[in-house]
Amino acid sequence: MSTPGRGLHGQVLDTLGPAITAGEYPPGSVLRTDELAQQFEVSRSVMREAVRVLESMHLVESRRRVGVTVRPKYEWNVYDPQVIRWRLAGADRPQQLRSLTVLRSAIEPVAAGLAAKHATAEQCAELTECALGMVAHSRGHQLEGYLVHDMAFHRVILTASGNEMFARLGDVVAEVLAGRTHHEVMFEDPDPAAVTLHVQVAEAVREGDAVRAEELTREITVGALQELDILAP
Amino acid sequence: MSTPGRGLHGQVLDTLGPAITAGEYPPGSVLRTDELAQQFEVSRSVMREAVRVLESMHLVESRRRVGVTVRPKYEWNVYDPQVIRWRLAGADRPQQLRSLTVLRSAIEPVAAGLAAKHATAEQCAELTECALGMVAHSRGHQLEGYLVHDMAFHRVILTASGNEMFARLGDVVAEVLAGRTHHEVMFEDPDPAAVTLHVQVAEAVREGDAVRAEELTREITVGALQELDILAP
DNA sequence: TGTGACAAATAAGTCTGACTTTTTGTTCCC
DNA sequence: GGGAACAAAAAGTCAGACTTATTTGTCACA
Repeated sequence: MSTPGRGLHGQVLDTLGPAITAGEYPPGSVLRTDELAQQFEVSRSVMREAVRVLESMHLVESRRRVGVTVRPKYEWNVYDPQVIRWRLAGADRPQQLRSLTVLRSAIEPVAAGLAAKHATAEQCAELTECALGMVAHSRGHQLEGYLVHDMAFHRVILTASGNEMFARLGDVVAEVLAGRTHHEVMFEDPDPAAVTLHVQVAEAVREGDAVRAEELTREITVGALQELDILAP
Repeated sequence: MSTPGRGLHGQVLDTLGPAITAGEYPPGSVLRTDELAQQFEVSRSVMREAVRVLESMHLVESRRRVGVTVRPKYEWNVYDPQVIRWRLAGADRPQQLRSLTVLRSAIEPVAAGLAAKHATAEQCAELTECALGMVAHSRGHQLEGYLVHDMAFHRVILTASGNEMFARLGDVVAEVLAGRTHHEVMFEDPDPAAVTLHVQVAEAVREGDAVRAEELTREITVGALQELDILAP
């Protein structure tokens, strides 16, 4: 997905971005544009463009007479989808997956409540279709098919909420769901209770029952938290 | 705040960014790098760097033989602090303020609950100090002083949650609070009930009462929603 | 000895011009 | 009418020279 190698500067970023987000250059490290250009065997103009992009993500700061210094993690634009992808691909993956799951647990129930009020007839139909697809692929190790419908389901919820900020988290949630299926090796079929909950959420949204949609979605996200052992006893 | 005019390309962005996010160039519009460079009276290299930044925000897409085309709003990186600032400064301000307030209402209660579990003694002290500052400035038209402590309060909550994604919303929430005080002309002193709620949240966090902290914060955010008439009867 | 001004070094920033590459649209021929 | 060759357009790349801000170090003076 996304856009692989859109120009030389993009190829540089594909290497430099993951390296920085993985912590290979500790905060405060100083890079020189000229040296980087030599290392990557590109012209300075290309390297400058790459640095500009990293700068706009608040991964680095460029100052005259000093160089390009790496910023501490807490200043990064951690909502940038590109940064999220880089971190999910590197050593940060577990922590990233946990913080994103917590984020999900805060957002999705509210989004579902709003979706119950604002979803169009078409969106309701889509939702039902996704839920049925999940049911159909819930047994017999059809994990990939299940995942596709699961991602689509949550994307529709977020979009149907009518809130642009929620809607833009669709990719992030999809990434988290995919990560769970692919990385946390899943041999078993999905939890039947979770499948049922999705069907019920679709129902609640269709009926415009915001409170129930929110509550049911909260149960789904609590399940996601439990899977990662994020929970206070 | 932020970094005003960090180089020529930054000055270009200060004009071009707001123009695009304000919708002055409708989605699908095609810009030519050379023309832009002439308009802004900068070299092509500088304009190219500016375009790269806009591209990394998914505001535009650059393609050979075509030019730089403006993307539809739903593809923008709306969590980029820079994009948020641009939109808050333009015609989009009301809608942006509304969607951000809804986002707040989803995030902050959960963050407060986590803060009750994870806040350090120092953070608890900061929180109490902020709450007391709010009380002290709650009467007699000391709106600026009140705002400072209000912003600090919510920033501490988000940071103390221990979740990096929540923490990074501190700037956004501060922006929303400032927007409410400055733009939605406030002549009156803040609602005493809201002030009390902040004090109680500080208490709950100090006592480690996650459920109460979450519930009280929810009341605060519901109040924020009501102010903007975001509510279903 | 400390301090302030001045000078040198350094790395980013800027500009220009030439060249390459990709994509698109047109035209011409079968 | 369809497909292949061709031409044009705009971004992409590179190299080199020059500018400017910032830091650091030095030296003289109080």
